[in-house]
Amino acid sequence: MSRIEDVALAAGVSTATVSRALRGLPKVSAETRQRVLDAAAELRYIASPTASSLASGKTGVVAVVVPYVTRWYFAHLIAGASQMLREHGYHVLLVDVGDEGPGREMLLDSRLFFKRVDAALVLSLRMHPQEREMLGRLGFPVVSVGVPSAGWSCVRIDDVGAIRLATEHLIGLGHERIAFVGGKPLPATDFTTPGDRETGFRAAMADAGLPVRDWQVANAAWTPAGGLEAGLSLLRRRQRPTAVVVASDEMAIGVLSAARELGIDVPGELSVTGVDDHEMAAVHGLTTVRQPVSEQGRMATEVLLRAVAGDDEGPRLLTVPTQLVVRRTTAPPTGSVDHVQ
Amino acid sequence: MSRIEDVALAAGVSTATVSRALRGLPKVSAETRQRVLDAAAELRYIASPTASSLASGKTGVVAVVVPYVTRWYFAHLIAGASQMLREHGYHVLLVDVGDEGPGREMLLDSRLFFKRVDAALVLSLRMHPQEREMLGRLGFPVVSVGVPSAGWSCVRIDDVGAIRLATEHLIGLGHERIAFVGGKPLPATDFTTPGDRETGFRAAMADAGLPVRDWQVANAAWTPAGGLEAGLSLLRRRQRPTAVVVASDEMAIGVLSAARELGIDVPGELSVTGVDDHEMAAVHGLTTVRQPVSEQGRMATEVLLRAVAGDDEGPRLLTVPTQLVVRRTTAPPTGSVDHVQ
DNA sequence: CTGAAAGCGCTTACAG
DNA sequence: CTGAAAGCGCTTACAG
Repeated sequence: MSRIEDVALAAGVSTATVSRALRGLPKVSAETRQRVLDAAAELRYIASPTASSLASGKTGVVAVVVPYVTRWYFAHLIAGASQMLREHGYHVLLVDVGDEGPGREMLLDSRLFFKRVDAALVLSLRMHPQEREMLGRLGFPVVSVGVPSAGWSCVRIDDVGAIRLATEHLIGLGHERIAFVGGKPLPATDFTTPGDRETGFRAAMADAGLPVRDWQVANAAWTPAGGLEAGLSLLRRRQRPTAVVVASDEMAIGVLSAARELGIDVPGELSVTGVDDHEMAAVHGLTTVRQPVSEQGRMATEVLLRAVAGDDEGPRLLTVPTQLVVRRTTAPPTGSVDHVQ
Repeated sequence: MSRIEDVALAAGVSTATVSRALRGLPKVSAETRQRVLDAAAELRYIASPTASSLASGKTGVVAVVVPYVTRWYFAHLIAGASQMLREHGYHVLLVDVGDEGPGREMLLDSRLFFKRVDAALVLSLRMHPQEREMLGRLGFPVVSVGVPSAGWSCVRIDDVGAIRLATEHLIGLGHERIAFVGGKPLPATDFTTPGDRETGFRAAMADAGLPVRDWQVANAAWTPAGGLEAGLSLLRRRQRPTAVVVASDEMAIGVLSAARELGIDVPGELSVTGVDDHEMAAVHGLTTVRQPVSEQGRMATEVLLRAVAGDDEGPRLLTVPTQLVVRRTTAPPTGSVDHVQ
């Protein structure tokens, strides 16, 4: 391949001028710039990114750090972020730390990042305090999604409010014996979401003056199978709930399967809600609370790129709105009188 | 941060020796190596990757090129590949080309790769001939998954055989009026899979002497919603099929929803099969043909890394086996006599 | 507006 | 086994 010197020779200028002309820097005459552009095109010149990084200290790469890539939420965050990064000419270094269980060691090593990226996006990842400190010491901008972290901007939804929306919808329909299926968090992910969603449920119930007994709150693995299991045990009770608020669509679909397995009609005998608006939700007619996920990835990237550009606005906490999507898994409880709000 | 010279000074050796010692090269005395290691640890030295790449020509980065990151198949391929790459000390440059529609322009630009990666993994991506040629000219190893491409190794399943497994299972149960829901391929992805799966269906039917009329083969968007739509129109026919072979689990779940919506009992009145063994399949009791996806990502990575290491074994075509998983959506057709194979 | 030259921080023949 | 020195291919003050 041709080097910058070949282009300089061909255009009859110095390598410094080639460098300036090609990067669109000012203070190059239009005529010279054109000569350089022509020569570069002719020679199919591409600047060596490792050489320019070494010289400039900029890499044009952003790290996207995730605990999982296969889960719906993370895949959509990655998609949103990588799309936006690409539009801005950045490359994506995918750091898939994987799930090493609760007693995991330091997964983030500074040599994953050192002089390799200009910034990092941390997607709903639980970090050790040392990992956080290590990332901070690296000296580049960091923005997180899902988990606020001191000193960094964060984009997320209001988890408490999202579940409130679903719970209030059911209360509005006249339900009183409402159960909640929440999650044990996945290892290595944000641990505030499951707790916040339970909090939202309890708060909405309390506001409506409805009691919440222990049996009404179930914990499941954050998967369809987890929802199925929790659903079965909840729905096999003698006095089963008339509605179940589930903390994610994937778990909610598990609860729907449990109802089907037990011959319980939805929404005739049972109402179910989820959170996310997963593509499977529509097909199941699931009433849910939609959160814009790839959008959150894009927003976090925008904030990050502004920080990279030096427009530092200080750490910000951006909460994106969620929205109740009523479909066919919710209805007034059986035998209920029309309920006027 | 400290540079290699600082380490050299501290250890009382030359930078060349530091470089050799730290990379575990031979011809360094044990004693010298230890002195260097100690000094490097003391100074928390990390070699600048851009500097070593410039000097050595190796980047330690592998490009993972995908058309989508949010779809099940791709997310699992990425997970398998990134995990294996990480284990081998490689970094992952995620190139998410996105869906630009059928008339898409060149999405792969050589400046995405030039001097930036040591190799590339191309995951089930339809490429323009020029893109293929461009990748070839870059001169590093390439391995693909899903779509064989002249000159490169490829890892995939036998799509024809996978659908045969499902179809023969249904034929073995006594079904004769079997429909097939296949896919319009997603833009920018492998276009052989949908066709191959239809071929497998037709071949199994032909082998059993069963006719396939036009109405028995439906094309749908490769999504749950697509399966729902195709399922509705298929199951609303006066003479509806007793079984449906669906080309993917996500579409099959859509077909199950269609049956539920029309009040058709599965498997009493209708059998349904999928392909993949998506995590949603188990929860729906879906009989399916399992393909190991992250495994394919890992295998492709292994082949790629051997090529990077110079152990070139020439282009190979690796076909990984699939497996029928019988669950609760398949049964003999209504009114059928016990069928002896 | 343009160029000469130093410098980014490593690796790698080459010589000993 | 070890070192001096060239070289990887750019960018960036600095000078003009």
